[in-house]
Amino acid sequence: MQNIIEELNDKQKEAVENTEGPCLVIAGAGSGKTKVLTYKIAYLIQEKNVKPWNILAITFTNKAAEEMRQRAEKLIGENINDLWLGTFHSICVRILRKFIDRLGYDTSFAIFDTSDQKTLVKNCMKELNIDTKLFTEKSVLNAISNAKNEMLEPEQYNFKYSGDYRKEIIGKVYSLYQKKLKDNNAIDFDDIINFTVKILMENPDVLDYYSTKFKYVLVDEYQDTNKSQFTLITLLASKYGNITVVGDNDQGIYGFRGADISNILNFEKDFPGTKIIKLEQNYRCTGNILKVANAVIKNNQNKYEKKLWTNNGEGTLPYIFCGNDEYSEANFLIENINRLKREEYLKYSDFAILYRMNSQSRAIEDKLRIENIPYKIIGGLKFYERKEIKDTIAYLRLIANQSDNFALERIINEPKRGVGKTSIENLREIAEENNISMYEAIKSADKYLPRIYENTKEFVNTIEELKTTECSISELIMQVLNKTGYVQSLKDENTIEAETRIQNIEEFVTVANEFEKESADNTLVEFLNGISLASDTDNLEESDDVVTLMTLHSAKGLEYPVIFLVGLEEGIFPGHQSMDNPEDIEEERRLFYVGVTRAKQNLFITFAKRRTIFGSTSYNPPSRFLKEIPKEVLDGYEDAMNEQLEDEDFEDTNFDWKYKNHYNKIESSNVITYKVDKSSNFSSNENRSTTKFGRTAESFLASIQAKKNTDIDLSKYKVGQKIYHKKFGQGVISKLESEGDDIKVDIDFEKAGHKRLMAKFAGLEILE
DNA sequence: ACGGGCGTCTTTTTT
DNA sequence: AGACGCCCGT
Repeated sequence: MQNIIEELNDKQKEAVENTEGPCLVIAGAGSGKTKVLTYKIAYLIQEKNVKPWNILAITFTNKAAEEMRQRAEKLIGENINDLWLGTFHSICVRILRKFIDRLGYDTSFAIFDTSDQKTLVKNCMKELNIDTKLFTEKSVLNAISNAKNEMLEPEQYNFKYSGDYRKEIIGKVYSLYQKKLKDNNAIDFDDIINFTVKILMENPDVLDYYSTKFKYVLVDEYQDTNKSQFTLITLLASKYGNITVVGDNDQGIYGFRGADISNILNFEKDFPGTKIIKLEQNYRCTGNILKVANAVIKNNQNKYEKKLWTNNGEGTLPYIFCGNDEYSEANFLIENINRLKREEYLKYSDFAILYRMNSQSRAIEDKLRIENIPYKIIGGLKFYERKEIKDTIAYLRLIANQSDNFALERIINEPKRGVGKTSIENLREIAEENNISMYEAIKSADKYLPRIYENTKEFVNTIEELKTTECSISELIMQVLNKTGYVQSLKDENTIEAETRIQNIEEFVTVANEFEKESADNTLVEFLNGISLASDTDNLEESDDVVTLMTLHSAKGLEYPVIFLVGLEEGIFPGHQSMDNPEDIEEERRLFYVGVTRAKQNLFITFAKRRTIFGSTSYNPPSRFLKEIPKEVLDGYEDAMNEQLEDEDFEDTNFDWKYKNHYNKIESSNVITYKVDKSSNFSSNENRSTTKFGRTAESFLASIQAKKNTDIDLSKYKVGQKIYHKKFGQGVISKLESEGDDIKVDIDFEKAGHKRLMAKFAGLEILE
């Protein structure tokens, strides 16, 4: 152990050895945060003779948990299965599986995902006759989730907001929503944490059990915890008070999900006697990359100010590039991937492309396909959200929990059994009248709904049979799909799409197989819980030599030799929805900081003059974050900013979709990988569009400033106003939307068609 | 019950 | 641009 400790720097050592009492570790990006946590676990077990089962370690993602376990086991040299190490959600599910009966639920409870939640809200609103024009299901679901983040139960919510017309209605939906969840013996994502907290607060014996058990509590990514998570760890650590939290207030990027950055800011107040340790030495990035990160983040208000430094050397300057549009932006990425691969002997897997929103991946994917570059994309359409997988899961859910009406509704007519909308409606009524589940209603439907009874006889038989069958989960899946004719009906479709669906199902069987092999507790319920909590980055395999594409949020906690940060435009990043709120802008800035600090050697930042989103083309100014970087820290600055000012040249950026066929699409779990099909004989050299370099003009900063200073009177604009644009000619304003201190103007041009421009930037002239 | 056609809204980010 | 819901005709 002694030599292990020697591997740490002074600050890290201090954080590890400080085991007793509350301890706050402010750990900058790449400063060895995971190292501190794993060494601390090892130190507790080996040096302090703490039993593994007396330690609770909570991480943010399953991947981080897995990595931490492996690293800790390597240090100790033995398995530490008894250590409680997992995400907030997985830890809480574990507790709920034991004690949820205290809340009147059955331990075979189901976990509803977002789409289940949407359906449920929709049902509730329909039942309550709520106008979906005034209350969208999304906004209501959002309100409910916010209420849960604030730990308000329906009654408390209704009490708190009585008198508020809108919230009273939302409260009604919330109450019904929660009741229906219970009727289905189901909970949603937010309930996982809240219910655990509730059980601990209302049951002294349970609280005593866990707070005695967990003599040491460690929490990773503390800046991203919300109120209920805070309450949870406070309760669990209440007996011994040995709590270590590690986090970086500059990397808090989950405010939208209720994460409360004040948790980390107030930690020393919440836990008196806190030892605060700052880790500022960065082991990941080059000096120049850190300069970019530091320069931008210093524009945030900050309590724990810290300055990252490194011994890694300055490295190459980060490069900035401006493309004409998203396709030329993508070409730039490809040129540099190919170049670095050649010149510096890098592998595809050394590159990651990060964007603000999933929809940005499309253009990049298209170009990567043309150029035969293998890639994988994290997030976006997820494996477990595919129809065939959800259907299969619904069958399993029904077998595990016959009160799950949602699972039943999903598959009762899948494959077609002649049970349509009306039949389901009838069923639901009968179930409600008799206070039984819909499945029960079907079973005894011979009296009142003979047609449904006839049509579903076989279906019920299959479920009944499988309910009691003793077999493996993968076996169960195959039986379900064969006996119900689900696979057969896909085969009958005889389309490529159906073929893909069958392949996905086969992949799902493989997932089940692996689960059985790996998990000690391999019951069906446990399997279902596991997949509800699975997330995108979990299945990131390092073995594939492919380029990785993902959102900035998904990239948190990861590192790559080369990072491309794309779409640095006002309205994209920072996103338009954050423009009106300084706090939101700060969160975007933290997101940028996270992105920059993923890079070990090379960083490329790109933006585009025009970008097509949702079918309309926008002309966005470069992101404000670029202006916060001193230009001597960036390479290509002049070129990029001059490019930005160049006139449009309308190059044809169309590409041929036929190339798509030369890729083999490999879907494994929730990561989709595209690999080049070597057997196909086509040349990728045609149809390559080039990017222009090498023009000079005055600095972009000055010109933006100059444009802004022309002092446009925004009040003159209104819908129907005729205007003139120096490039697009005459047009009429069709829509106005304020965005920050600027206005987003939609214009129908006589010749150039429909465009979307930022008023301050576009230089429009009013025509009388 | 089901499919085609049309209008709508969308996209921030996720355990 | 594309997905999705809604309406109507079969």
